[in-house]
Amino acid sequence: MSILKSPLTRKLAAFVALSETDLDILSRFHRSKKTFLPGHEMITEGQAKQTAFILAEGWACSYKILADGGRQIVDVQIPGDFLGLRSVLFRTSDHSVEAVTRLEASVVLAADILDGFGQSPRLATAILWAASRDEAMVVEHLVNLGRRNAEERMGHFLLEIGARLKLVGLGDKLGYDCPLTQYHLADVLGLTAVHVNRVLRNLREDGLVTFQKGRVTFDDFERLKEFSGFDIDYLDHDGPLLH
Amino acid sequence: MSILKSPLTRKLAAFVALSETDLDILSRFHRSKKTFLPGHEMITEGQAKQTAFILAEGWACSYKILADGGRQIVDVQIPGDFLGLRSVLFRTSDHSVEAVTRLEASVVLAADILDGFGQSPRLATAILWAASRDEAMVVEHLVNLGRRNAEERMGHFLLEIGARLKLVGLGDKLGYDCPLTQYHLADVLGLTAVHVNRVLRNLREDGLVTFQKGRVTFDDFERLKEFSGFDIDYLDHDGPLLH
DNA sequence: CGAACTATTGACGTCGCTCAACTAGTGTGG
DNA sequence: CCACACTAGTTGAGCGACGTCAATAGTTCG
Repeated sequence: MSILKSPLTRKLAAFVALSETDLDILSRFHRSKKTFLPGHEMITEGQAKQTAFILAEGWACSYKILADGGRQIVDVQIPGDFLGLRSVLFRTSDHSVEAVTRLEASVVLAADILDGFGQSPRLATAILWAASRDEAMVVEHLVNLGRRNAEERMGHFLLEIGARLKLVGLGDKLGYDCPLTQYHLADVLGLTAVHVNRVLRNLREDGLVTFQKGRVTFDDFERLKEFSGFDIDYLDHDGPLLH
Repeated sequence: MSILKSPLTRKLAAFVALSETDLDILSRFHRSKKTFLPGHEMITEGQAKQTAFILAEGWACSYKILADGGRQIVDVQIPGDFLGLRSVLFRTSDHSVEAVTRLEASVVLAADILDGFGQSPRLATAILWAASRDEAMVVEHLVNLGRRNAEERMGHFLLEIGARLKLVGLGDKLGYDCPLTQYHLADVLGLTAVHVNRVLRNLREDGLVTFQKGRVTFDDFERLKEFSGFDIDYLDHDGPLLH
């Protein structure tokens, strides 16, 4: 895949105009590519000396495990997303990351990123923007869990993933392919898998959205947005520090 | 108050050894002091050109308002905490901030922070550490909402605030003064105020913790920690980038 | 073809919400 | 100085959203 068409480039380019030089520096981030199998734990909570990755293909998720064995997924990562960016920059990883599907990811060295920052402020801007967007998403998930009911949460989550996929050229307003199981959805939304199943049925029967056989189809995009209180602003605010 | 004893200095000094020069730069952050009254909205969601503050005295909270009028508090700020740090660095504020008590805060200019970064990497380290800790707390709140019941959430939250207050020299293992109302607690924990009341009664009657008349008292600190699944690690990991 | 995973559905229990009433403290103005 | 309003806290009765337990299929993969 050409660097021009890589998911990360697409995503960053959507918000900051990148020069040839920027693209060049960006391409140097991709030291080596690694493949992981579904279920593999790529980053472990509390462990130092972590690697960071850029997800090229496939899905992953970040989560924390509780004492009672329960799991809360903090965020889901799709192609173009960083994995463990903060854990490398800040030398601390406060959660684990696991491959959802078979996936390909580029290994990224902290030094390369920091060097890149020095060489291109514009690129640094773009990457900080990505990091800040990730944080805004976590905040939005928090609101989701605290103040929305199961149906609204599900609708909101499916819309968010849809919007993010569209940014990197996967999926559109009609829908997208989604490898998450109902167990994943349960751990994202703070529900049980059984209830997730019922929620999906309700949304389908209400003509809002259908999630079946690994495919999410928006039956009524506008009404679903309205129903879920989904406001795309937190995903596509302007780039940071751009004067 | 001398810079040596300011809450922010205490907090940062607990994790990174700061030199005389660092303290000097730090003191220059405090351009002017402002006073806010309880309930005043200091930072507004979605608004550009925001100021950042360092909280010197009093409490604040960051929150998002939903379409139906509901509110979710994302985090509570105590003396020594930054307010709107991200919104200045990234030029975007994804939530609002409100004064809980009458409070005093120093105005901070983005330029001063960035200059400080250039002058002292050690100080930059300390501040990035603080920002990363804030993010770890938001993740922990997310887990709290998604996977713990009302009693556990309350216990966890009261313990977290206790640990943070101890860092800046307010409160100890026995307890602390807390100006939050049961309505605040409800908006933090994703509950209703009525249920918060019952939860506090349960915790009190179980001999775990008492919250009455603006005072939190740990009746059985160890058992409360065990009960709430509270793990202090996410609050006091090592400083970032310190080689 | 069996094992393991995922999806589906029903019966029933419970945690936390809603509605409502009441108390106590605090401040404000006639 | 009292009347009134307003806020914070407390408690009960009833209900609904979501969880638990259990049974059944369909799918995938070795």
